[in-house]
Amino acid sequence: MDAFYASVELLRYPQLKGLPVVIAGGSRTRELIAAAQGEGAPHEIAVDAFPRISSYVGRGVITTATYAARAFGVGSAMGVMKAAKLCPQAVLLPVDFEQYRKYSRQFKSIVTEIAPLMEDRGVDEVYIDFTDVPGGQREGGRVLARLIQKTIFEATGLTCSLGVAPNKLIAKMASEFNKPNGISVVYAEDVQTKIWPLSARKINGIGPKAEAKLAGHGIHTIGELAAKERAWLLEHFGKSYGAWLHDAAWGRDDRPISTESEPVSMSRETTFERDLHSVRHKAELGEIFTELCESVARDLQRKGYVGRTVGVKLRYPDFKIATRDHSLDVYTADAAQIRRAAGLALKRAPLDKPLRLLGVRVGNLMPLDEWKEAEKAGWKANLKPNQASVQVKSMIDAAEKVAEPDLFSASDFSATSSRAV
DNA sequence: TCTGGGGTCCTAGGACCC
DNA sequence: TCTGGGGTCCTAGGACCC
Repeated sequence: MDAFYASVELLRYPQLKGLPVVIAGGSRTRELIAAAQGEGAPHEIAVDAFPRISSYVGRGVITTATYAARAFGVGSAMGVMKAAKLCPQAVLLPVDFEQYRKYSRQFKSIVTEIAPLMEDRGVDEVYIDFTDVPGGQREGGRVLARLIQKTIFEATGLTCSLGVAPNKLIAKMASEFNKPNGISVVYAEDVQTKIWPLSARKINGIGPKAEAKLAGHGIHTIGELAAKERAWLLEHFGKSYGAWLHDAAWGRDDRPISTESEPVSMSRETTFERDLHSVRHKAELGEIFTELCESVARDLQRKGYVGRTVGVKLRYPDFKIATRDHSLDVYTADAAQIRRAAGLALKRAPLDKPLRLLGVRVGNLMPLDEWKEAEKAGWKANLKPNQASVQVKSMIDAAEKVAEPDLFSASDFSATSSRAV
């Protein structure tokens, strides 16, 4: 009757336990560290070959930190510069996505061998349905959780924390009770004693904004949230989110484990080492812009997808974000086509301020083989009524494009026309 | 010394169609 | 001439998560 779920979190770099070590993300971080240390040393072993965090210069953020570093107040998503103030002696390591992907695959294949109904939640988290796994109900799921934990450790040397509960919402919270390398079981009847004292922020789906708004109403814990009338929550947080808040506070969640999912969009973005201006740094921006388009195109091709909505994302020094979309009448994974569409979108974005970040996204994805079928079946002839207007619009846009040259010089896209801007 | 990169989902207004 | 819904698509912004 009860469905059991578990949420697993890997603890990265367990071999560095005891040392204050910080893993920093950001595309430039790796290069900066490489520059500081000379030729690439095997960083998992030669920790001493890496710079102290205090020598860092740049715009990176902390991806994760060992518990020894966390003792200084350093934590995920914190700017590296801020972390350097809190713990200047910490060792700085670059992110290594190759390694993470490798361990992630290993960890997930171990899980699915034991419990096949698994939902992927990123590199280091999964939900697992214990319901139909033989022995999954023993000791409330603790026995199976122990088996998974032990098998992962023996195969990878990685520790993980698991929470077992009647649904995903509670399982996720339970997984944090005993970090690292812990197991906790929470039953439906434990919600009042174990869940209600927690901060509302602990609910997966309540972020900084919702937390602040709740606090404005004097609501800090999940118990205080549960004490609010459902109607009151609907009134103040909207029909959908208000109802969800009320259900979540009472530990109600009937979302099933989702084992399959198709990607919705793919994107690439980069934060510049220094802010760039669309006029003053036109050539540099144009190059980056084209590279981003090429990267997205490669990602799409590698994974076998095409998309028909191309978007750009701009972040300004004040951290405000602007996005502009441009939909095509065909699906594509072609770098040049993406670059042209992105150029059209970019033209409609405010470019009078310096930029901190530039991104390119392709959405409205479709698997490549489906698109090939659609094309064979005469996609263009079968345009739905509203798509005719899209086509007209892109024709107008194309006409405009001829009239005035693209920002960031679209023409420098092809390798053959390398004329100066 | 400010705050990465890659995602998902939701909302809301306007266009357009029936 | 004015009134009126419902439905879908597109775009832009924003919250949130790993």
